[in-house]
Amino acid sequence: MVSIKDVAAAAGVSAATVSRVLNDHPSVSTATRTRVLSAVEDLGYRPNAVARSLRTDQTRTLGLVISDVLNPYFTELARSVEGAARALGYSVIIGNADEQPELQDHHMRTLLDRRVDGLLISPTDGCSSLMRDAAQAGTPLVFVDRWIEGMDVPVVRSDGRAAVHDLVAHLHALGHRRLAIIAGPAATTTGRERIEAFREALAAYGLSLPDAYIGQGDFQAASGRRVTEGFLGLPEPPEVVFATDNLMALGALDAVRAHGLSVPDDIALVAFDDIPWFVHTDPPITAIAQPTGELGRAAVRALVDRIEGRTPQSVTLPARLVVRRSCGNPPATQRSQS
Amino acid sequence: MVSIKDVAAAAGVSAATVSRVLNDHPSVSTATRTRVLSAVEDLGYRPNAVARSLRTDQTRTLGLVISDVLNPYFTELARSVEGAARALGYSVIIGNADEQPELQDHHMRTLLDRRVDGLLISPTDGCSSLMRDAAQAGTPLVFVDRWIEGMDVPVVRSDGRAAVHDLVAHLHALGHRRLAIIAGPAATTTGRERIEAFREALAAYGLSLPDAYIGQGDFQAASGRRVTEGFLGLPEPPEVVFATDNLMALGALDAVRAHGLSVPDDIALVAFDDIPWFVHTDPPITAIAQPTGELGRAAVRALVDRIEGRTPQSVTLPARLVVRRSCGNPPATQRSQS
DNA sequence: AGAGGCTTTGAAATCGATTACATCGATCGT
DNA sequence: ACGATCGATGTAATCGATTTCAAAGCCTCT
Repeated sequence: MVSIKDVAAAAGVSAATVSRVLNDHPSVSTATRTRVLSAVEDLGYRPNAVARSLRTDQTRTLGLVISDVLNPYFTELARSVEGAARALGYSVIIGNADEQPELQDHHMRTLLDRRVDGLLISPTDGCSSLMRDAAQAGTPLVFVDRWIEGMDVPVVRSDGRAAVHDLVAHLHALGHRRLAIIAGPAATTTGRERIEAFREALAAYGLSLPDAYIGQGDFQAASGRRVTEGFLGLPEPPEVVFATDNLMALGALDAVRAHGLSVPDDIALVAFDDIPWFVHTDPPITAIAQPTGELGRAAVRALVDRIEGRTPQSVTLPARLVVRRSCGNPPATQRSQS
Repeated sequence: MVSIKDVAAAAGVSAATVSRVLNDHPSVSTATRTRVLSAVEDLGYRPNAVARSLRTDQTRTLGLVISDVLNPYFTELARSVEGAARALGYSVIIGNADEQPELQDHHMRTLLDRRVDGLLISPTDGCSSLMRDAAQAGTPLVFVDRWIEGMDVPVVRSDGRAAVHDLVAHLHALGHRRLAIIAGPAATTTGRERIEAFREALAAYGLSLPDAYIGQGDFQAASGRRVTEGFLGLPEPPEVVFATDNLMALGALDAVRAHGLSVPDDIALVAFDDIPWFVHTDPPITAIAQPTGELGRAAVRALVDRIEGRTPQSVTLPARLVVRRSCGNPPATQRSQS
């Protein structure tokens, strides 16, 4: 591999001068600059980012730790994060935690060992000591989508409260009264928040949320199936199932199919997180859509602000209800463009 | 940040000894070893991977350059690659090329600058000089899914020929005779291979593939929609559309819907690449499934073999037809477990 | 002409690890 | 008892960049 010394030798200057040329340092004569540049060209020299990082103590790399890449919501988030980071001259290393705290810790450790400049995290659980240590140690951290309460770390997320209210209004208007929820892990903020918002919204319509209608899921498809099967086995099954993420909605759909029932005639289905596929399922699924791309961009902006010494802001963006056909035929005025 | 010197000082030994303990060098006395280890523990020391990489000239990192993360096929591939790499003590940095050669080059350059130990690539186009240079320079390279002909680089892929024959047999048995294809970019090997296999299989049944029934797509949903609209506008539209990847199948489904037609009654649809969502679309979609997970694992195995000085093998695994309902009701014997 | 200032360049230290080589005791074999 | 050997450890070089400091060369001004 050709190093800075080779370039220096080829151009008849010192390594220091080559470095200056490469970093656009002003005090290099035009003559030397062109000589160095052509040596760089000739030798096909590329600076060794490892060596550079060691010296400058910055890697221009961001770590992104998400809970499940196979979840299209996170895939899209990852993509927008990468794009935004690239635009600012940063690379992104993604760590997939698969909803397992140990895996999450593994990735955090690896990323920290690699001295990423900052970390974007969507925590799988409520309390990782590693995360506290990192924050303590001054590592730039930003939470995205989910967060950990009590930590002084900026949070970039979307608030689903209003959309959940809209959702319940929509369901109520369609005549549904027995509404059930497949909740996410209570250890996650999104898990807790969504069920609370749902309960509040139901209360506003004088409806209650009996324990039998609360299923505990883990944001994975299998749990959606299991919980829904439980619902269908009830003496009085719910009229609507609200899956608090898209994978559990998929599982719910499976379960309904397996019972030979149909959506929305026998049971209605709604999901949190909208994804392109929901348009093509049978039937198209009503969902609460987050501004995923904007979330990713805002998160990168906040993290890079923190890294570069500015003061990062927490950001909360609204989610919105996208009405399709999985809860019964909506009145024409409510129909979304989907 | 605490460095090896701090640990050395705390344990009352030299940095060399600390390094030896950390790397399980045999000639360290048990006493010193425990002393060092407890200093490491006390100070919460973690070796700086950047410094280590500079010295040892290895990063224990693999680069994965794929053409589109939003494509569930590649997402799954990426996931299995990461898992397999982790099991062997490697990390993975993913570069998403979004089917753009320039972006692909950007990521290759970044990964090379970071001195990844090897690169797993699914090339977007047929000829990147960067790639040739890298191969020339001795960078361990392995192609996965797609490859570039004429380069002496191991290829890990799945052969769809047999499955495409099965597919045509299936369609023929259902009485379909006018079969159209949405092809992928001719610059990609998978793009070319799939259309060739299709043409051959048709020939085996005495069917031809008229130009009007060949649509040029780019592996993205929008192109699937556009091409399908073209097919539907034909004086004699095809009875079957074969989309050579899952995103174009989605686009095709959109187009069919937009025309107020239904699958499979008005037109049948098949996709290359099976994904979980195909079970839940309306109707469930018949597809050719690649052994994606195994592909990722084999690719990592090949690359790590190459990196660690063993001789890597090219691997070709068979794809298989998964029959669902999007081509009409199959005879009971052919029905898959889906 | 000489002092001072500016531009351009190079020498050398540094980042945090690994590792070849040297060193120092202690043990062993004869 | 003495040289050889071995085990444990330290010293210093090294990886490839960046950056501080010093110095050289050249102007300019008085």
